[in-house]
Amino acid sequence: EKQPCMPTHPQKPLIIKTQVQFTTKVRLLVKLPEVDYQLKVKTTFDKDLPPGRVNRQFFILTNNTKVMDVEESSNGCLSVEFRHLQLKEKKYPSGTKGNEGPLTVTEELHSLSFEAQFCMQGMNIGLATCSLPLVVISNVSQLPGGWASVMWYNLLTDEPENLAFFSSPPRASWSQLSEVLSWQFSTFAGRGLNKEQLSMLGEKLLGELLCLPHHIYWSKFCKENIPGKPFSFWQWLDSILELIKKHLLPVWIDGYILGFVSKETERALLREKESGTFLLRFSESHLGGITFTWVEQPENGEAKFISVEPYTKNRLSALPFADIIRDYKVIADGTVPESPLKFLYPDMPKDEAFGKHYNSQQNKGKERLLTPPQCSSPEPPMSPGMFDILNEQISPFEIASAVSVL
Amino acid sequence: EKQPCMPTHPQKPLIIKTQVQFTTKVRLLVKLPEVDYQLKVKTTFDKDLPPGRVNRQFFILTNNTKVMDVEESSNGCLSVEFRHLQLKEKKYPSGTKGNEGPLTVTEELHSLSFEAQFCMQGMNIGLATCSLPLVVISNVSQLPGGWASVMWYNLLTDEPENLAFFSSPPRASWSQLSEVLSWQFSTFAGRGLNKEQLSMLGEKLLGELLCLPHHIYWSKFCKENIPGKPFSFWQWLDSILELIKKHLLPVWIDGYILGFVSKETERALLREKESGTFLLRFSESHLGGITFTWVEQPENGEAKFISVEPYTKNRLSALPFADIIRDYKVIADGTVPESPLKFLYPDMPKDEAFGKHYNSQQNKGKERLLTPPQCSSPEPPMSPGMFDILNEQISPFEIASAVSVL
DNA sequence: ACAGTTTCCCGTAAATGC
DNA sequence: TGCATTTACGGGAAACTG
Repeated sequence: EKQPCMPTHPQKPLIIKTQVQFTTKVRLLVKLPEVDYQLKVKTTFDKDLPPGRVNRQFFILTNNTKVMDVEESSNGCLSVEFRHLQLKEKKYPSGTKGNEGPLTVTEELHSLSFEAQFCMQGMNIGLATCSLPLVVISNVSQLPGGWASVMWYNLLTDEPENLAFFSSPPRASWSQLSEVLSWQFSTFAGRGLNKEQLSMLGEKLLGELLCLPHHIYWSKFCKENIPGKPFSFWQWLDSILELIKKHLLPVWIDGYILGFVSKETERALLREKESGTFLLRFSESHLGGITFTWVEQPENGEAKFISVEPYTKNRLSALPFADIIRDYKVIADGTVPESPLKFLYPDMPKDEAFGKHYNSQQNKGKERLLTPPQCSSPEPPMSPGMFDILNEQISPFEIASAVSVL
Repeated sequence: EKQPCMPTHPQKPLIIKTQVQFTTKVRLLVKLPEVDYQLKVKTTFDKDLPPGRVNRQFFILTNNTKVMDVEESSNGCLSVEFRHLQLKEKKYPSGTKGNEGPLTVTEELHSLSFEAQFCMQGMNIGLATCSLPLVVISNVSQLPGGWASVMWYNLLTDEPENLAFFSSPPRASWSQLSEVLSWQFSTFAGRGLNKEQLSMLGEKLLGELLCLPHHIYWSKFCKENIPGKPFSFWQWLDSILELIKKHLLPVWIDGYILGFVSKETERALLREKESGTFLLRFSESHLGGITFTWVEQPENGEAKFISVEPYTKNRLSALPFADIIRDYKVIADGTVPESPLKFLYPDMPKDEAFGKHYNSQQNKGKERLLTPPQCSSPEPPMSPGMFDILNEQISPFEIASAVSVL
């Protein structure tokens, strides 16, 4: 099994991919008087569906019944962990499917139910509970959309099981949403977002900051494309998160990537700075790209700002970003090449900022400090209090960590 | 379905991967008198196994019976094409498996049988035939090994079904083998190998060319590692073939990659050449790498030979090879950077050789000639006459193109 | 025709088996 | 324990389907 920290693909609970194994665990919170027989738990997918017909329905391919056992750790209560569960879609003759409005697959919520029955003092007692709403996807390309749904749901409702949530999704206030966004970066990339970065994101979502309080529509966040771009806000932001995770982690953690800066702000920041001052920002026109801009102050005349084409995962997997910064040179015909990058904004000498992340050969020699990708928190990636509801469930079961990828 | 030319993974018939769909087709060569009922063909995997027990045994997961039909093209004979077939291993209690010597999975040969029965003038007539030996793999990483087996088998025997072939595989003469190797390049990369390239490969396989006739052992070709290297001859050669297919196709087709040159020969070739003369060769120490070496002729003193670290698919997928050659510059501190690459051996100006393949921006502008990867032959990749036996089968069936990937 | 969704399957990594 | 082989599944692209 995978170690919980830094999996190849993110630890995003409540999202299940068909045909891929997942795990879930239920714990019995009440202590039963000694029972000398085994307590069988059965888990069923999409058991209780909302009155109207749902678009898709799934079932568990593999064995779905297991006996509860005393948990080793903790205070010896009963629990059971299902492993190697797999989901497959139920096929209905076409036309049977309801078309509940224009819901996308990642807005369609599902649930995993648990049931057990036992007999105590002549009485048949049944226990039942179910998971938080789940999103079912068929390809990782749907993961960002699914995760957006999980975030929105947990941010905006305390209901444990409102599967119709996305029929009329509530708006989020910018103060709520910005906190969650920062938490995404903090959990997945080891460093959250500061006020300036968040304000750039807020402007991107809200246009000019005019009316208060600021409300963000679900569709603005995730479904509609950013005006003039072929992707939505969350698609764009998530692509940056992925880029950081794979290629920029140490530099991001050190806080050397301003990242979220509009072109106007960028110029304002650099205008008065010394020649060769540069900053790093994420591309707004391409998914998952990072670029740098430096300022040149001619003897007399206006400051010039020069940027490079954004680096994407393809180029970064051939050469680490810190090395790119170290080695970047401007080559004009017949001149000695020179790095135009001298000071990381506001005024830190380049090598001081990035020196410890230089990797490959060249000048700096074989130091190879190879900092392993860090993982600041072994907890599931939830915003603070996001999943508190779990602990407030009145059900006799607790669904530990809900559903996670094996 | 895939187009037959340039699939993501090669068109390598007779190799089947478990859990992946494949296709096969049988044709009835004799013309039957009018029959007014349907002729059913059943296909079975691993039906007739050699007397001793085989290591692994597979079966067809999907539907394996189909009715023959009049073929549209050709002279109207009966044929049937099975699609979406899938293989799965039969599980036997452990210990049941025979251990027939140290055969690897890719040396284990299997077969696909076809059967049909019909009744003519009161007589029950059964027809049966089977495919050429097949290799079953479970991961593409076994594809090179499997393909080596297919080549060796078809090169060295005319028996239609000797499943025990690799129990004592015959040796190949160098003249046979070199022809096949050249054909591999010609079929998969659009250009075969010339005499010089082949002779370098021959020396690599045979050591110093001493005794005649030269015989190559199967294990030397494919199983044993090259002395001092962690890979076999064929692993190495195949990794180069893959590199060409993915990243060097146009340059290879133009013949600008000498490629197979020993370091000694390389020096001999470059020694008398003008400063800046360079040639391209494949790495002998790493799998799937290409490098260039140029000569510098100091005012007085010996010729100097300088090579770069081999480029592998990782680096080449970030920047095309032709662009690397165009842009490569030597940067010594405080000097104007200059490309040390002037003339492609023997004396062709660099831009004349590679100009049309330059891709990305820079000097040459937006020409973007984007030559699509060519595919010189739509035929299955067989050496000349390699599969003639197919047409000589005495069986009333013909197995058209044997087994191919869907 | 087309966009949303699923399937296909390579290629890497990890797990498993022997 | 180490090596050979299989399984897992991310990711890109093709196929499917209303």
